[in-house]
Amino acid sequence: MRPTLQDMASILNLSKSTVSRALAGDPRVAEVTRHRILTLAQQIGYRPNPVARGLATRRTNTIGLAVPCGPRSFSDPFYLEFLGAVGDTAMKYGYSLLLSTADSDGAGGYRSHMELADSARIDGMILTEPKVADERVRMLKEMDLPFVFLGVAQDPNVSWVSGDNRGGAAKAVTRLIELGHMRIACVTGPRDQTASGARFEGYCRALAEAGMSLDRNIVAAGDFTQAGGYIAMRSILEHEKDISAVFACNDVMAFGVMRALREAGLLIPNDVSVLGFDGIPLARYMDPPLATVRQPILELGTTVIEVLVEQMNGKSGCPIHRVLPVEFQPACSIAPPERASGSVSGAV
Amino acid sequence: MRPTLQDMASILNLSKSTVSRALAGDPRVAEVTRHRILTLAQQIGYRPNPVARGLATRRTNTIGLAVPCGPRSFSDPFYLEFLGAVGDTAMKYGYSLLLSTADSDGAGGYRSHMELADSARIDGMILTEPKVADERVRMLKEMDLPFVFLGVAQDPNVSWVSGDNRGGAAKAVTRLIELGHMRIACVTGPRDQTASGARFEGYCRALAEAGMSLDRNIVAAGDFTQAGGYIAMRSILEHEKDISAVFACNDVMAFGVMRALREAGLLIPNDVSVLGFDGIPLARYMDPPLATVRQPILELGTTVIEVLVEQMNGKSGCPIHRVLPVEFQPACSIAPPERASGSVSGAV
DNA sequence: ACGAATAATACAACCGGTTGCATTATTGAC
DNA sequence: GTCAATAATGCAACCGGTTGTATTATTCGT
Repeated sequence: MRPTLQDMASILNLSKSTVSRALAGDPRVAEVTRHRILTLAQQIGYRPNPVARGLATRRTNTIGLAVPCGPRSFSDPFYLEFLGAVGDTAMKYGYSLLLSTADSDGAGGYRSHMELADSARIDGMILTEPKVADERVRMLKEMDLPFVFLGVAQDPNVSWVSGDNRGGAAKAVTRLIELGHMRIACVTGPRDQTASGARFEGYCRALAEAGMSLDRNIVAAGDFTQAGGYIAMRSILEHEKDISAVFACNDVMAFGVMRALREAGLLIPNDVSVLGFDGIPLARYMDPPLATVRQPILELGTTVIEVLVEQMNGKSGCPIHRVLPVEFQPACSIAPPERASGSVSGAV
Repeated sequence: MRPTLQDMASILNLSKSTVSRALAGDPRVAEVTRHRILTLAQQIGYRPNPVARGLATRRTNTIGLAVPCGPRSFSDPFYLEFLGAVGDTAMKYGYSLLLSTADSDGAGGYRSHMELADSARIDGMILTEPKVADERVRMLKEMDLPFVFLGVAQDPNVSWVSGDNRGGAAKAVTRLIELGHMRIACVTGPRDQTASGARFEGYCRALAEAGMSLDRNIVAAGDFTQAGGYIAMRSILEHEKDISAVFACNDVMAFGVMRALREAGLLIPNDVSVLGFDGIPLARYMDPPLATVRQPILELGTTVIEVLVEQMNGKSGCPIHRVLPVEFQPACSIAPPERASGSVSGAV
């Protein structure tokens, strides 16, 4: 049986409260007493019971983390990196992570996330993939639980941390344009995610700044999965072969795009350049290595925790927004177009 | 303030215990009373406080999960899939997941894992990547906490769930041999992991059964990361160019191997065939798609939980071992060798 | 109609901590 | 030497549940 405060108190002929205070560093206990207590604690390996402490203090030192992975949803390695960073930083701040994976019921149901939030087991929560009108926001506010989104939340009263989606996309697409690409396709993320919109806007802005017009025929909606990128690319190729580059709004979709292009007999980057977004480590191991926009995944993870901690300790109820810079990461998947316009033989 | 048992009791002029028992389905409370209680609970949205319950029952309905990801270690998408499956199954059984990411101190320290295990916050623990003489086993046994490994643990008294590493590797390598490959290199995992040994043994067995001898010159130790696979492959290529196939002991190392081969100017599969292990979804998106041994990741996840639940409820203190079948997943990264022996021009 | 069996509920201790306040011991001032 | 201030510790309530046992109300047999 693991020793309790009471055990220590009995051994030392003290009261629970004194022992508790000694351990908590309360200046009211005499130095000599504290020393006896600490020595004994060390000796018998006393470790406070976090559950009991949680009940007494109503703080669990635990953070809820909602990650989009589950048997139904394809998993994006991005989130494993993120998870690692969050876990590490949380530990540094003395917090544990309680996980909520995606709902198995799918259907965009957030039941498991909300149950975790409302369970009185966590002090705060980290949410990912904010949606345009995210229903979770209302529910979380009602619960009066501090929370932070990874990704831009629409509601200005919500705290979030995000990479510079718009700016990063714009910069990278501009790079494609500078290389001479005139018709750049885009495979977007799911419409309801704010990140999709922002990256697409970056794409649009780059085109606009170059005086190019947006052509809806070479834009297709993906879903941030490999399979989605593959399908989206195929649908574009079906009726439109006159493109020289593709911007996929995340790396795993870019993998799908590359596969679709290969299957269509197109060479990367000779026939079509491909650009991703996220900068997951695997991007460098593609053939050819995928040019992408590197998000500072580690910093995103640490910042999310820092912001959340601030919110949890914070008297300041004011929301915090952090945009972290992203970086264009060039690689062999992009090159100048081989011909001025269109590269696919057989184009009209 | 969220309502408590006492609140409900006061409203209904009952005692805490009656309300508690009604909610727990104790047959001693009258049906009519139970109905009043359930109605009120529904109405005011009563939800029992898991922390208080945990203190009282000494069961937290939480499972600890140690996943190898963190800022120091490269992350294997395999574990994100696994995480999803585990999370989903855990939820079905009414358990939450408390995460322990890799230690940031590296050095193979398992401090954070052990702290979680010893924290009295979890009812059982899932550990990954068992090592040959895994120090965690001793510590966990001392703590008297049920636990299950993903992967074969050496100690026969420890429960584990694993894919058929040896059999799967043997079968797949045999397939390479049947295709006519005479010199098959192998990039192993870290020596201290049991999975590495088993997969390597499968490789050896396949060679032996075909009457081929093991050549240490074309075996290199990787570390289950892309970079490790890359480096290992390069070191093999340095002094040994007479190979026609490579078996990498997991998929992400295979990605590194493919990169190293490409950089050496070798075509896959024309010059060298590549075989992986794990069957992560990304394997199909490589160029060429990577042949691999598909582990039933979902089933591994669900089985791990099932076994752990059995251990936690279990009167039977006897360990449970489950080997799940794996499946060779052919793909274009393997093909018959173009020449009888060796494919690299310039070989002696 | 009475005692025993049974059904329904209440009481109180407990899980292992934290914390406001009371109590005791020590010290210093005058 | 007395009293107030101060230091050190103890008491007891509390967090929100669970659970063993006591208590009260009802039913039944005879």
